[in-house]
Amino acid sequence: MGRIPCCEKDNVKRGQWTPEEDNKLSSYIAQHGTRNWRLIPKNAGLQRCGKSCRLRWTNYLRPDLKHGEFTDAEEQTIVKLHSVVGNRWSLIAAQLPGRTDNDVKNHWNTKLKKKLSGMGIDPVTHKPFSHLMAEIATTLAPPQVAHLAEAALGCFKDEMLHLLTKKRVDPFSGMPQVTGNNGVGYASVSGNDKEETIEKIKLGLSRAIMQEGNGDHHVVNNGKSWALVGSHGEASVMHDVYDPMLSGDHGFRYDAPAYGNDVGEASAWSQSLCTGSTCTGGVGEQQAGVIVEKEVEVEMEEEDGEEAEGRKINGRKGDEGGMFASDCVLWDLPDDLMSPMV
DNA sequence: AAGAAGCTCAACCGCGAGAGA
DNA sequence: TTCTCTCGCGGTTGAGCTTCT
Repeated sequence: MGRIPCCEKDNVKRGQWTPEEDNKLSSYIAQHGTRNWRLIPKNAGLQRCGKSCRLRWTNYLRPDLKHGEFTDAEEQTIVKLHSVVGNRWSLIAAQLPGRTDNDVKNHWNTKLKKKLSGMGIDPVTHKPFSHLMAEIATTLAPPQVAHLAEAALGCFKDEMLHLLTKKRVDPFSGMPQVTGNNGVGYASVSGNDKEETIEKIKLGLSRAIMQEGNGDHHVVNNGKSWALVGSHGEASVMHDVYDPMLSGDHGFRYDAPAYGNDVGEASAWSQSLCTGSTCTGGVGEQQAGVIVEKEVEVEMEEEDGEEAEGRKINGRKGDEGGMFASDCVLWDLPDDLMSPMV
């Protein structure tokens, strides 16, 4: 015996809700509450499935919902929680008053995922792409590493090209192109430039893999030395990342949840402009966005003091960190949610 | 100016958990 | 203990809108 449908499909209206339907549902719920969703459409005079009514109410009609843009703080919360609990949207939404799981999920899928990818961070694991590559590369013989880079390029090329060609920045200088009318033009990447871009991506990826695979955690970015903190992705922190396309007028900064920065801390998600060469310069040299300044190491050392003590209290001292914020003390989450998951 | 491509978000679908008979 | 039913969740879809070519 199969599962019975939640309602008869025949007399049930589907698709967009009309204002009249919204009114009927809202006024019925205002009077009777949301006790039995199966009965609500019948009693409210709606030709809708109960499930559809519930969805409309919870995602749109509820009076306590926010409908505007997500704020930086909300985005930051989403990213941090996502790194801990994964795609458990209802859990994440519960931390954001007025937001629904659907809102959060849509925002993640349409905006945040791309932002993180654009910063060279894998939105699934919250690790820099090059760390992932490096982890794989450590299991390979050197000749295979080059093939890995090639394969990785196959995966990321389209997205990278997309970002580069649509970012409205010159992919190589990192500066917005100035045109006559509005001051900011669009980088047009010709066929040759595209090929050149691909070559740079290849080169950069190969270098990143080689260097990390060799345990060399310093990379050179346009003459500036960057330090990768740790070797297991525990510090997938980007500092001074600015991308005018991805973040609008704001610097978009990714602070790894593993650090447990307070939400209100000024550093996180705050405006942090940087020079073009540092941020959006040649992708090859940028190591696919893996940019962690040495100051991070200092922060980590300092953190060993008071804050580390705080972690001990939470019984999380000694966790290896990894990609998940096992030592994050920000969120009052149940223990089962704090365990690493992919 | 028009068609194509990309993007957003409301809505749908199927499944699993949990309550209650 | 088993079965039925409801609810809630996460993944997916597609209409409508915007941007690009």
